[in-house]
Amino acid sequence: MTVVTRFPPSPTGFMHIGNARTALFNWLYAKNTGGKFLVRIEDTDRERYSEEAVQVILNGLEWLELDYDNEPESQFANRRRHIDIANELLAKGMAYKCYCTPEELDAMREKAKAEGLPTYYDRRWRDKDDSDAPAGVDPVIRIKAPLDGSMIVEDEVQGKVEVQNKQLDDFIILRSDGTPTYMLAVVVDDHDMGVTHVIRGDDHLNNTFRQNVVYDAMGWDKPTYAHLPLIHGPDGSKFSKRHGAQSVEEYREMGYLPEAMRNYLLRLGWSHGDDEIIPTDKAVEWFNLDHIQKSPANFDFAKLENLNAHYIAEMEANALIDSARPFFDEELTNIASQRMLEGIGELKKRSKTLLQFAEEAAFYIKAPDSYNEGAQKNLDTDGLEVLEKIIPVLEGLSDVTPDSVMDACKTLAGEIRDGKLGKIGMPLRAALTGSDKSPAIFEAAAILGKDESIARIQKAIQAFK
RNA sequence: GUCCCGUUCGUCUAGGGGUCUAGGACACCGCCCUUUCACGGCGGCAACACGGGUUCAAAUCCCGUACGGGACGCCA
Repeated sequence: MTVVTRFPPSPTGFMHIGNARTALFNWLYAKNTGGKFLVRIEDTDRERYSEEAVQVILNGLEWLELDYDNEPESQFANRRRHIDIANELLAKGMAYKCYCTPEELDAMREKAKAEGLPTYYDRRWRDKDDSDAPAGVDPVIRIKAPLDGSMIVEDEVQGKVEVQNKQLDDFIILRSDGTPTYMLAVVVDDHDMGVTHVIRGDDHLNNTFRQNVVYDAMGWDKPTYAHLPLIHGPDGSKFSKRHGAQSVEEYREMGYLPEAMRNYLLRLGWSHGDDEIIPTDKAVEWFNLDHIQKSPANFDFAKLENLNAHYIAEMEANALIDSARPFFDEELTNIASQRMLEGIGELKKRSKTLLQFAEEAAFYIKAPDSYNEGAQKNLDTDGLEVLEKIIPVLEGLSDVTPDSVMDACKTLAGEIRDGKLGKIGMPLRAALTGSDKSPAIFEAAAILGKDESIARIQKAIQAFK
């Protein structure tokens, strides 16, 4: 049997990080088993629907590089089929029309609450005849859930879960306006799409029992279920806006790599022994449903950052510079990217995100037009004196390499600063980069070249003398 | 309120009755390296929620308590 998994997002306008992980797990499971990964947009709520919202989700999947094996299906487009099933159930006597008004329902809800009942609907129309129908009321269709006994779900993550049937109500499968509800639509679509494994958030665990009522009524085979615990914020409470970035879009904008994202999300709730760095090919090879944690995981930005730094360091130089392109304030010139390429080793070590990479590399694009506080301190009279003396030293260099620049500066340090290289390096750093923190400065000077370096030194002298 | 699920270092986790004085990773702290900030190397701190069982033996099995989370829509 070929495994078929699916990712069924509702178009809310953004892709939650938790949804991204669910998508990843489904994708991995499909890849691991040589199965298919399908996407279905749960767009039956027409009031909230928008084309852009769908696109956001698809873009999220694309960015995460989770490819799917179908044209994304629209649940709304399948509504005729859902309605047919509802009518079939009605004809078979496994569902019935309920003519309750919203007011009646409210009253039942109040009553049930007061009595501490598990469900509110009292099934008053379950056995009534259609001829009792009040005029002018459009009925909903409710499914007949079992009245007693219990139901067991063998969940791949949660294990055996049993629920008493009296906890279940005769839920609505077709609304009074004739549209199908989610509870019906998922089941019909999953069945029609041949979904074999439903891997989703455990906020759906309770729904599983309701959905199984539909499977049973239709006599369909149920899929294998795996309910993943939810992702919480760093403080252990539900991941919300105040915890920071919630959507994959935001992580992309902060300069995280899709590969790092995948690795992080995978390890959040799943493990493979002591392995931490799990590139995608390994993830596909190793992934299974056996090592999923049952308790919710707290999101940890520091660990994500650490993983991101790792994948940045591993990235091929040209690809890295190209990925960082959107993060530069300035247009990335050829000469600038050439310089970055030369200095890539230093740049990589210093960047946890693409955004940071762009900041670290910015001085390769153009001379500083401002100097930070630390830089200013190094451009005092002592510093300026050093700069004045560096110019002829640089000019005298026939071969400008990191080593030759450093050797020359060492010599200069011996002559005027008791051999303290820092006294030479720091003012140079300030002049070249506008900061007191930067990649190795003698290498940077060599990469910038003799003319550019001297020009920047002169500029700094002008600015501070 | 009813039902369902969970609980190992600050965080993600390893662990399937003895090999656990509980391992790894991130974070944190210290030392080394060093022209800055980083990188790196080495070392350190730090956990089985609590209470009862079962057993020769329990982080591992059972029960209860506490605390967290989830579900109870003509939303998905």
